[in-house]
Amino acid sequence: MAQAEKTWATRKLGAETSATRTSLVTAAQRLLVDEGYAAVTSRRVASEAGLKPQLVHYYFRSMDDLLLEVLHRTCEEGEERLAAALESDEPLRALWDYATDCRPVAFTTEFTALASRNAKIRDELASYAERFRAMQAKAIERHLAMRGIVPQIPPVLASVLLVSLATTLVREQELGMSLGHKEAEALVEDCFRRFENSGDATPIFGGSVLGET
Amino acid sequence: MAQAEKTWATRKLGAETSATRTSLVTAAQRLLVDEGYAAVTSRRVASEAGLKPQLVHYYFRSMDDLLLEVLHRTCEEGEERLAAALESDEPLRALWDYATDCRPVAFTTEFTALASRNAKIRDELASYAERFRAMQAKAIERHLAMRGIVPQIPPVLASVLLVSLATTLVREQELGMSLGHKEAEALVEDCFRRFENSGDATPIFGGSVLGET
DNA sequence: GTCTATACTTCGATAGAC
DNA sequence: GTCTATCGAAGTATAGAC
Repeated sequence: MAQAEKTWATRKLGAETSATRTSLVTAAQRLLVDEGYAAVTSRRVASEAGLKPQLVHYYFRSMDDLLLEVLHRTCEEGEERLAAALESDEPLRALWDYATDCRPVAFTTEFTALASRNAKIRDELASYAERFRAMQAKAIERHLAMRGIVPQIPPVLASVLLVSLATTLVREQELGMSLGHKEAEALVEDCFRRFENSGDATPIFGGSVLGET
Repeated sequence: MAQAEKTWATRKLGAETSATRTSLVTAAQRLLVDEGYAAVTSRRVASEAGLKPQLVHYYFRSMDDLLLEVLHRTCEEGEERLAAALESDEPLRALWDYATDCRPVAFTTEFTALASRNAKIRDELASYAERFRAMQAKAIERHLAMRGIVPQIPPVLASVLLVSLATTLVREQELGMSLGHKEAEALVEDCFRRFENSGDATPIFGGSVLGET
């Protein structure tokens, strides 16, 4: 058993720079988002990449390690896209477009489910998510400061509200739901217009959507 | 093959009223929420219930059918709880308490992931979710009408916003995240106070949290 | 450094005994 | 109506050939 543990710890793996390794991560990434984490098995990943199943274990110590690599790569890619979006002249609108992209939402859904039974994935996912939120809050804050506008709500709160609503709407759309969606979209649009004018993100839950009292 | 299909269609199953069957559903329900859908295998479910694995297939044509039964039972239980909550004198607050219960959120996470690869689960989940939303909207509307208050936003929108925020906060807490949470909770609390007084759910995204301009 | 042959575990599902 | 014996497929992972 001590022997087995040593084997596990020291077992040699393929080079991280290998093109084969990269193609395995790509295959796993595609399977995860299109068919869910249960589809990410060594056989299916290899088949997807046109390789033998055993190669997965040559490049990754376990399937969890492969999943962790998929998470890492996907988040790095996402961070670049987010940073670019946040440089927009309309950061709230850009953030909304970013957050309503359905593929990243599918990733988050799968990894959230995985996180409940895997501490490493949970910590990595939480770490990236908090970094993303901080980036978003900072961008909103800077946008307002540059225009001399006093925020009506804390920028970090605008980030929470916008992203939670965007994510929910995307997930529900994928399920085929629609109740309340057009009202939500009208609210968001109204919010964006006000925000661009005055930095007031209020109307996301605001009173002006339905009509007056 | 036609033979196999006939076998599939006509194969006899255990009685729906069987106590054994019920205990299998209970075991699957527990495994799903505590360990994720990948843990819901015939062997593990049976082991959890103290039964033989083959019994799962005697009572359910497939594992998907078992999952569908878990979904159905869980939603029926949830509907009762929701209906009770919505009879509260403070329906928004009661809805928040209902929606921040972490076990149902874990269920939804698992079933949302499952839904992307199983049409029956997707349709059943969407159907229940839309019914729940309609119930919520109706309760809010009725609450306001009885007090002669004109809603500031469509009741269905209040339901969307509240539940999406609640669900997001619970999921993030499970991950160990906290950025922006206390701001969100303060906002919600502020919203509840206003709503009880005037039916104005505005401040969920409102301007009064951080301070004035 | 790269890949294959192979071990052994667990899965879903059915056929048939009681 | 209830449960068991059993099968073939698919899963992870390692040891060793090139």
